[in-house]
Amino acid sequence: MDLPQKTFENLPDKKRERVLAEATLEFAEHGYHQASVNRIVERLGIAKGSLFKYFGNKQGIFEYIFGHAVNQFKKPLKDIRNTTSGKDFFERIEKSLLAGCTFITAHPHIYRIYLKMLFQEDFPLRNTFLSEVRQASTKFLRPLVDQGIESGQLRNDLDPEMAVFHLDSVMDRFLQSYAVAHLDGGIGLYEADHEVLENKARAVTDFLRHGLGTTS
Amino acid sequence: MDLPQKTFENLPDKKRERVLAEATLEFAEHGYHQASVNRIVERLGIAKGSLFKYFGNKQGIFEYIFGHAVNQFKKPLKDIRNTTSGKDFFERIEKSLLAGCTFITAHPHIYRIYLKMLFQEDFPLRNTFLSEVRQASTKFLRPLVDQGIESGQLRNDLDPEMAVFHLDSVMDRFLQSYAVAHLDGGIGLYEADHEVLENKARAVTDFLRHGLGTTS
DNA sequence: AGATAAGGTGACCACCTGGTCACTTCTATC
DNA sequence: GATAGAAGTGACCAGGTGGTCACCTTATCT
Repeated sequence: MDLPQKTFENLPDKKRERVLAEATLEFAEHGYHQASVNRIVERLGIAKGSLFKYFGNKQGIFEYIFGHAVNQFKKPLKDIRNTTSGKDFFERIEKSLLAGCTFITAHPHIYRIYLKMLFQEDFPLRNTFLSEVRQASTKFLRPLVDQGIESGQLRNDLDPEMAVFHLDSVMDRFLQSYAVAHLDGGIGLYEADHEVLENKARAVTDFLRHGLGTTS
Repeated sequence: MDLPQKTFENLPDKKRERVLAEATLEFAEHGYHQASVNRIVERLGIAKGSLFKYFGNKQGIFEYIFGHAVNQFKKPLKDIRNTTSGKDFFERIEKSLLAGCTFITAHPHIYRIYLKMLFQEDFPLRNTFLSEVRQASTKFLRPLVDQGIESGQLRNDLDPEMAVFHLDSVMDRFLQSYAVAHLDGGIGLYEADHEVLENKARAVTDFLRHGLGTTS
């Protein structure tokens, strides 16, 4: 067969999933360049030639894994927006935070690769992928902010773009703290269980609601 | 000479600085493992053996560069705390943001290495360095928050740890947006000039002051 | 001028990398 | 059971890696 992709698609489901899982893990642990095809095939117990028949080359493996990752990440956002439509703005933010944590728990390796990609310039697909993800994030938040202003829950003198930036900063860091040590500044988010996460998500949204100052 | 460090210290200032500059750039561009000793010596026009005489091994190069980096980063924070003592809380935050930008402009490569280190687990010194930096950051913010509450500028029902987390999130992201594309969510922070930075720093602190909501 | 020691060199090493391809093995169809 | 074609294999390749070390060059001191 000429198309390398086809061979892989024909594989039995179980094997196909095992290959993807092992490859994803390797990229999650080592990033792109430091990831080793030799290690992947060794762990899988298959020959190196097979993997290259499936995906053509190393970049092909990576692109196959990340081809569908963006959509996996976009869908929960859409669900949140639809199911919480009309609800309180800060409640929607809170729900979004918890949805993010759920995604990370379900796809921890994908999230690790994404984080590595953030500051490592030589990842394949980096520009297209990052701009897509960032755009999805702001495209999700912007309508929430606009609706929040309309309904009178947010100050009507807000700069919406600045509000999106602010929300994005805090929410991203919340998720990073859940997934990576060192970043939670001692508030105990790292690998916290569901109950703790709910409390912290509530506390964070309260800060957003009230601000820090007494002069408002 | 037995001590490899000594040889390097004896070098003429100009050469020593050139070696450090070139090595720092290499690590900033490629991270630790992907950085190439061959490329460094090639750019410097010296023999590989020389570099190994100076630093012993690759990790030695990296550790020499980062040995003093922490202090370079801590000093501006101390200066800010001392020179703005007694001033308005949000003004101090604003000044800190701009000081961060100044540091990044002065040491762009160090900051790039730090960002890469955040999510790449196999950096040498990562644990010690990261915990030191994060601790410095919270140790800087905590007294500011405490004093802000005491002086009545911050709500007295604040959870100080949560406040520090919140400030840290927004400030970190502000600096990342200044240094890395993709992250500023369209508010134009990336490589912005001084005037723009001042405006944005003001806007961000205003958000912190007032919060987002109308119910306060 | 000769001696001593430091600095500087680059061919060489073992090891690992992504990638290839002639070959074997399996499996389904007739 | 023969045949066709897909799936699987692993020795092999060129190129890059961090690291070594016997040798050479330069500077300093008596």
